[in-house]
Amino acid sequence: MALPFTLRQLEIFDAVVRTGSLSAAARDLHTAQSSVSSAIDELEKQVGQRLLVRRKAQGAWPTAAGRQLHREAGIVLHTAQEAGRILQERDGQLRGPLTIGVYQTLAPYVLPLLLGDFAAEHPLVELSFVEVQHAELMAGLTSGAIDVGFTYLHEVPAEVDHQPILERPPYVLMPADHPLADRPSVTLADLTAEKIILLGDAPSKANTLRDLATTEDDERIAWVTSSLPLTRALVGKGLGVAILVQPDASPWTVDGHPVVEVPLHVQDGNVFVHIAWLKPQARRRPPRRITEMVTFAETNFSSHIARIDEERRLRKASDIA
Amino acid sequence: MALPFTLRQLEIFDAVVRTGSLSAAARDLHTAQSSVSSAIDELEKQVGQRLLVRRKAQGAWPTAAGRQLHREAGIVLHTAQEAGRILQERDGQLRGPLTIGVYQTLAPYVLPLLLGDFAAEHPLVELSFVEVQHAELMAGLTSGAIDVGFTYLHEVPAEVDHQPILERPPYVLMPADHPLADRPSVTLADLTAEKIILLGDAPSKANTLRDLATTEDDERIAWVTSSLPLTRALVGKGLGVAILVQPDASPWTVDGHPVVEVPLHVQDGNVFVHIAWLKPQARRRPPRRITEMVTFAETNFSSHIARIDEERRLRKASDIA
DNA sequence: GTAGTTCATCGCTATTACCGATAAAGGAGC
DNA sequence: GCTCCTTTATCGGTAATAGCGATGAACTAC
Repeated sequence: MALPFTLRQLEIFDAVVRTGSLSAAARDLHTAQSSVSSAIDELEKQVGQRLLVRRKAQGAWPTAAGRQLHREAGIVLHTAQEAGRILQERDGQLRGPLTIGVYQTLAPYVLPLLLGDFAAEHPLVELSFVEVQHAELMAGLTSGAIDVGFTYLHEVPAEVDHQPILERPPYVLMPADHPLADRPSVTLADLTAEKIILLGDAPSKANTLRDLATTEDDERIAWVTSSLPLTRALVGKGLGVAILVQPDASPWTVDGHPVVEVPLHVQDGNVFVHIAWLKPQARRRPPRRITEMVTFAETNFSSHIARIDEERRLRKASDIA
Repeated sequence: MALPFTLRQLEIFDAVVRTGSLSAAARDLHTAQSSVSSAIDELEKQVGQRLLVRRKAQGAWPTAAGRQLHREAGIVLHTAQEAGRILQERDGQLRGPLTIGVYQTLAPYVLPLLLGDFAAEHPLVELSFVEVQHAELMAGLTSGAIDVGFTYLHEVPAEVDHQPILERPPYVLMPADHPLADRPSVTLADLTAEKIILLGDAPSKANTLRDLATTEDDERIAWVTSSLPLTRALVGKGLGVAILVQPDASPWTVDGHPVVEVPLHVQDGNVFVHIAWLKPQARRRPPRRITEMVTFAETNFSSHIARIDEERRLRKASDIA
């Protein structure tokens, strides 16, 4: 029943394992090296096991028992910190770290909103983000390395919860002087003679091929790209058309050619952007800053994207005028 | 970053909330009441909030903030204790509490094995058990109140893992002097004229009705019972036959009538006993004593049941001799 | 060898945890 | 009102602990 260590000891032990030496841990914790040394002595005495191999001039590294304790200590410290935060949050201010994982091509649409408006609303939440592939995102969520993720919906493991926050219709991007550019919309039949620029990233590629009801072998596919600006640039140059869902506020490519987005009518062609987070687990619900970000995204993301659409519409109008 | 409390403070705070008074907590922790008082003072000072309403002669109860901290504190203490245990377990001896949830009618087949043989192998594991309905079991597993469960397979929520540990063929229990008693096996067709004693507990009832390809309205059903001994007694008295899967080592009913088990041949009639436990979660795998019990049950349960079958076979043989 | 690490140890101080004893507050019963 | 009981609060004192700075010892790299 008696607990064989104090939180402070775990904190110090964790710092030593992280930094690889007692001295570095002392610097990290803004404390004296001698305190670290004696704290480790005391911890090893209390648990009755050697936890660290300490070598002068070489630092320190954990024994097998030490590695085991380090894993557990991380969990204990994490929950303790979370408990402390929850008490502080009673003033209404959310706080604590929150890591966003975002699918690469989605990042420029998602992050400005979150790092700007969400952060302004919750200034004490320490935001960070990583750009990831879908599989990394799911792995990060389940391991706890990522708190909330944004991606197109693919396979999602059972322990991850998700919500659609945006439904996007596909469109055909073509040069402004293309014969189809004035049409209010096009169908698959209109594209049989067109060269295709394929944005080759995993979900985009899958979506495009599904919309075209074809495969990668299709001889219409002129080029395969892996970024939106390049895709748009190739289209602007007249090398083909692209099937996309990503909004873009500009009617020009980055290298200055005018392009036009014409809606593509196709069965079940809409694509869903989802927000994903770790399901509540036994005795552990997600911190409030996570659920808060989920509802924030649910309520704001779609209008945020609508604004981008509107910006493009205005630019196009002014272009014509 | 600085942790606003010590493990000891959380331990004391938890005891106060659990017991409802500082004095009772002091007794519970084998410490002085004054220590408890000052520990709470210090804790409240450090987190900057009143956590307890303390009234002389009335004990103490948590404020809203206190209730919140108590929930979190429970988790922190739980993980800390688990961490301590893992270090101790490096001597090879598993230890710590383990609560078994077992479906009622399964209990006499499961618990003797676990409380006897498993406990003997792991003397430092503190076993306890509860007899539950299927739904309670699933709720207990997901909340963490139950560590491993034994039940017939029904609906299982996504966060619960399970494994079949026993497959049982159904049999017809009939009085020893029944005309069918000498048959090596019977089929549904043989039972069209028989009165049925229905063991009415949820999974048993469902199994029996499925085997008979009928419903509760079937007019062959003479009596509905809710325990195995009673079911056997009514069969022994000649009031009907029963379709069962539960093994019983005795060829007699508790009130002394001889009964016979005759295998029932029916498509997909076998019933599965499952062991269930909470799936590994982010940053948290189940303690080793739990996985150990799972493998113990997987390897031993079916032979344990086979022994019961064998006992009955021997008794029957000696009866004839 | 020398310089630069790193961990270990010592003496010291301030803080903390804890104890026992006693006081103070409030409820229950008369 | 009064007494009895339970509860929390407070006080003085002691032992344990955390932390510091300074110094020494071990080892690497050059």
